[in-house]
Amino acid sequence: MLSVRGIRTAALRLIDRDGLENLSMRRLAQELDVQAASLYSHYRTKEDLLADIANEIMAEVDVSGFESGDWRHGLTVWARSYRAALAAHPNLVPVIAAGPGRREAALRRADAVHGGLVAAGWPARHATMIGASTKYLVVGAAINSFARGFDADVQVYRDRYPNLSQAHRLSEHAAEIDNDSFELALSAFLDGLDRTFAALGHEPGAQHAGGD
Amino acid sequence: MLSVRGIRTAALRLIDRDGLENLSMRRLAQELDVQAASLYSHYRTKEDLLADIANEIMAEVDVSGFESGDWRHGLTVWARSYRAALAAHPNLVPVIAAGPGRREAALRRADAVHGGLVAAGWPARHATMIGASTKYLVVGAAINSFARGFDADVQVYRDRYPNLSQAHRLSEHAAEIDNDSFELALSAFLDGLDRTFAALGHEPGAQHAGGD
DNA sequence: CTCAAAACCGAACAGCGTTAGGTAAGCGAG
DNA sequence: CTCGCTTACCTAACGCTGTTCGGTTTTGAG
Repeated sequence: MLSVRGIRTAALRLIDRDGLENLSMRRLAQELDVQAASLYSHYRTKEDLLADIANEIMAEVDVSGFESGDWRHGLTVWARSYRAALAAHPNLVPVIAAGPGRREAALRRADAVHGGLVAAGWPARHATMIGASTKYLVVGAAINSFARGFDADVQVYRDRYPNLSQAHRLSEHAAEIDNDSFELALSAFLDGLDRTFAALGHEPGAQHAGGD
Repeated sequence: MLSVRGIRTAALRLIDRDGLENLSMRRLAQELDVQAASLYSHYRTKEDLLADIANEIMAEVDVSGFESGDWRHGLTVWARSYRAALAAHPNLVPVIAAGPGRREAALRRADAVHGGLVAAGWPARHATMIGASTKYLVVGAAINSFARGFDADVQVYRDRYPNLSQAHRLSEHAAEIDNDSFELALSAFLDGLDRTFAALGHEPGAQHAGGD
């Protein structure tokens, strides 16, 4: 018999294998040896189904790094695991990026991040902005990486964009470049935040261990 | 009579007004007092049309800031005008973000950015990563901002996420928060890059004025 | 065993992107 | 002016989509 979980799993498998645009309710039903209409006994709409899957994936994201009271560590752990979760299902990135809407898991995590930053000594307003900024970085990196920006076809680039003469190589090393770019962006961002944190009157590198 | 330009303009107007998912070839044709099939005399597919519109919008992006030889200035001008171009047509952000593919304008600009960074003294590999990172930030910010992450409905949040008790206010001040978050992220990122630049053996704040 | 609830199916609706084939209008060559 | 060609446009249709309706089958509790 069909189950909410079974539908979710099959849908995710299809998305991973054939891409988001090739997931249709009829194809999904076929995969489950069932008629398309039957799916609507378990999910109200296709959108609901996708949101549920997105929720499931976001549950992997790790916000435990803030428990130490070290905001830099917390942000690093959060950002990396966030990115890893998106990277695990590239075809679903557009769905997840398109908006947390009122997804349960996303909200609970946003709350943890915000709370962690405030506990570490950031003003509430900064905490909001830092949470948003980090998300920008992660989501932007995921989209750009998995929407494959550069074409592997050499001919397209040769002689036309002198500074990009190696552009076709980007595809080969795409994963590596993506990762390094993300890490560069993250560490540069955190370094910059360190300065801001110090300017707010905190010892550079200091952390709030407990309450104050 | 129909023209490529007229179609583009009407399509963009519809997207701005009714959203991306409400643009159909039939509706677009209706707007132009024409039958849907006629559009295919001017554009091979809907995807082609969207790519063309995206191209047009990306043409607004300003990479002239690198001409000064000041990479920080160049990146700032680029990132801000990039974001402004996306913000001008929020409903189109997913299309633009989904991949430069082989869009002419995007490539020419990527070339200018890369060239500008190298001319300013960055190693080629760093230039690639910095270009990518900046794009992450801009695109991530645009997606998150315009896919409206937080719901204005107060009830959804009250009492459930203690650190987000003000979350419904986020919607009200969304534009302001978005902008501040982006500026925070950008300046923190650039501050961090300054450090990296110095660590590469450059005087902090120094620039290459000419070639070397 | 009974009976209500839940799950599933077949058929259909309206809409989608796109194509095939036909008509009508514009236009340069003779 | 007319021929013939090109281009723009139209009607009709194909196969697909998400979703709904009404009816049948399956399931599980009392």
